[in-house]
Amino acid sequence: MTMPSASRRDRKKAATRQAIADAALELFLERGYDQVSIRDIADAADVSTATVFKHFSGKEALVFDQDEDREAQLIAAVRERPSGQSILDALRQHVLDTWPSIEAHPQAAEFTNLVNSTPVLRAYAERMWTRYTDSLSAAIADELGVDHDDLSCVALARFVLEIPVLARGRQDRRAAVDAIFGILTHGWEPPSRPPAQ
Amino acid sequence: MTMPSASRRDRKKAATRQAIADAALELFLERGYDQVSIRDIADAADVSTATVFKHFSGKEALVFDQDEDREAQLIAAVRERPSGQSILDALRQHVLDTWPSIEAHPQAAEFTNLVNSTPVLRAYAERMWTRYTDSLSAAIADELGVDHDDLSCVALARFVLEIPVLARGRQDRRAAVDAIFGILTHGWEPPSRPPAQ
DNA sequence: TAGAAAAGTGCAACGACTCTACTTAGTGAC
DNA sequence: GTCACTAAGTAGAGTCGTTGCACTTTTCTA
Repeated sequence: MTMPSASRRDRKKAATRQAIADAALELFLERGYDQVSIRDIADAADVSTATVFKHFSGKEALVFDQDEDREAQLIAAVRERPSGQSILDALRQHVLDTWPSIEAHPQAAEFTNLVNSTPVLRAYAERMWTRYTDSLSAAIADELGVDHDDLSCVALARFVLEIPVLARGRQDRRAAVDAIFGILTHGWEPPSRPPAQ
Repeated sequence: MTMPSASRRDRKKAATRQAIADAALELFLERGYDQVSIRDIADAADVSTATVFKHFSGKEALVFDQDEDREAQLIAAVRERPSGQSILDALRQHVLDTWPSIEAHPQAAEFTNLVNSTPVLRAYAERMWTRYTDSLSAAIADELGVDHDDLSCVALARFVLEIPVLARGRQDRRAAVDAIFGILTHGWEPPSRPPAQ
């Protein structure tokens, strides 16, 4: 999975990072996020606290270790879509193809629970996505040949990036994603009233 | 504006809170958010640091002092809309009537600049709104007689609450709000290409 | 193999925030 | 009035995240 890095130095660096991330996740799942200090993690990984911050930007980042290059994939989905496909369809397809599988790995339940039960982690997770608003909207605007901060592109990007948050916790995530894209495609309409019981 | 509180105790309490908020805002505008410590604020307001935290939940909350009962207004706009008016129209009208005026008071420019130039404040401001997602979507769902966590209601609530963030910094906020409601009403469509220059 | 570069260490420090025990002051009943 | 109750405020110590600094160790490179 992880490619054997070129130099020994890089390998050791990656190993250290991994040791920290592993120790952190284990302790978080065991005791809860707020009950684990950076010192605990550093001790468990047998490094100094300064080293922890050399590898991770902050305590929250220790939890979301593997979430990288999602941004690049997102942009690529827009830029390299099959000719003739609309941007909205390209985004829908990318979301359906990519995002649900993320939660399909082991420990997913515990992990999701950890995030959802820790306010600061929920907040961080939400911001992770919306942080890409600018680059996604720029890509969309580029494809359409309009200005980079075109409001309608920014709004679309933002709304699409809210989807993971909105679809989280739904029994049928696929249907949820479809429903939200339905709003973005055709506009919002009042949901049909369920039969009174 | 502020009603004369019942008891002397309550009046003094409110005065202390106000003194802290005033001192904080003045110092923030003067030096910048990160260059002012809680101790500075406490000293300026002539209280102890512990007192600051008795009145405000954290440093960011010192900046957004007056943002209360916005939630209540929002819910009311949905619940008490004129009969025959759609929920989307009610929300649009409420947003247009209420939100732009907020930035029309003195110091608005400096204040906006303070928030926009301080990442942690930007983040806090964004979360302030989306925090109301649950209550707004519950109100919408109630009006429609569907389940409280109906996905389409949650999504609409969330998207509407993103509007202040999206419209911030636009030259014509009114037009921006209208454009975004257009997306929510009729669906997203590629913006028209501006004439090549 | 010397010496640059990078990873890691230990420690001190700062600021946000909390806790505890204490003082002060307004409140309401007698 | 005064007495007991309660809430506001204080001082100070302590925790924790985070940063900076001077230093050692390891790895890369010429």
